[in-house]
Amino acid sequence: MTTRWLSPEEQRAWRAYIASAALVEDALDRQLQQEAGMPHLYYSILATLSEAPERKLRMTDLAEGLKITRSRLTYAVTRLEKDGLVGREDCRWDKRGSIATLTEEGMRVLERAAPGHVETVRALLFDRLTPEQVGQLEEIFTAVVEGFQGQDAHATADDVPWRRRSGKSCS
Amino acid sequence: MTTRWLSPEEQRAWRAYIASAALVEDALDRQLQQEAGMPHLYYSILATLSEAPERKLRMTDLAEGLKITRSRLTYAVTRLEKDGLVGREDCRWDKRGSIATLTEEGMRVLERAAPGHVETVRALLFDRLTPEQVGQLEEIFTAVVEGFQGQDAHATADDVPWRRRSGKSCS
DNA sequence: TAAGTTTGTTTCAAACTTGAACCAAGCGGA
DNA sequence: TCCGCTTGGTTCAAGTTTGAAACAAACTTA
Repeated sequence: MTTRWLSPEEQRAWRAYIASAALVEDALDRQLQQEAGMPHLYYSILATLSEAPERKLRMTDLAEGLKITRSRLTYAVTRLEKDGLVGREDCRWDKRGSIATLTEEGMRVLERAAPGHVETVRALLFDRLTPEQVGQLEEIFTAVVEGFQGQDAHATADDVPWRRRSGKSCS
Repeated sequence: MTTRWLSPEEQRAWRAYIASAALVEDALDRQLQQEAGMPHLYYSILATLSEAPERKLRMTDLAEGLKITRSRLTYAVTRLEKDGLVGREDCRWDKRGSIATLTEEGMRVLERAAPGHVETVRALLFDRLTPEQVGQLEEIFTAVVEGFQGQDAHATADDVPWRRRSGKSCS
């Protein structure tokens, strides 16, 4: 079948999106590297743990929540463990399992970094959008994420209780 | 001043966006690695060159267009050069300058990879959006990109003629 | 219950990215 | 013209990511 090339509108949207994605991730990485000595992903690991029950999460759940590979997570957690920000425990029910936990120190680092991070997110994104656009953003990317849930039988958002909380949060 | 935390709506939008960004980039990288033996960025380098006048571009312009650092570009171009997909020329007007050019082979590789890439972009994104949402996407991220143009005095979209073309294109 | 399969995690080497340092080459003014 | 500053590009080491392979524990089923 002949290729369905992108229409001019689609192309403009795609390019704006790709450019933004690069710029935003870069800016976030730089800001967090400055203020917390870690890239965005590592901060997200801390933030995700901080919202989990008992601030603990199994490696696989953490990786799925963050949409990253297990091997990438292993590396990151190893580094964070060296820094004393997370710890590892064995899972009692499943001896294969490994559980990452946020340490007190990790929590402190997270809380110290959070305001600057949120400020940056606002400056880069939300300050430039109308309230309607915030809604549109959510709808668009929720649809995109859902698209992946058919493909591989990963957990759906509803299976992941710690991603449903509301109120103040570090990201 | 006290931190302006994200509202629940903003948080949902932000998380959906971050999750999507990770999923989409990953899927794109995997698809292109499979079909063209290179990650998405490298493909984008070829695509950008293919649209430039004479399929040539100065390193700095290329880096700015793709929103990446010069050093990252240097590394990527070196690899692509080894593969015979791009070449380097000296700039005649400015002896410091280096110009990347797309080789015939590079053009062939690009053309061979483009249909699959576009198909993937559709499958991941556009097939899941309404036409209105495509417009919203463009507006949102155009605003975000513009946000960066104040900060550092980079080229604006209008200064970059090869990003204004329309019609069929490889990304 | 042994064999074979799946699942959870780590490991390893190769590839890629980062940021600072470096080297020219242009540029502006005393 | 000489000096100091900026710009274009590369280099280097340290850090990160990737994907495949390795392991071990759980599950399945004959």
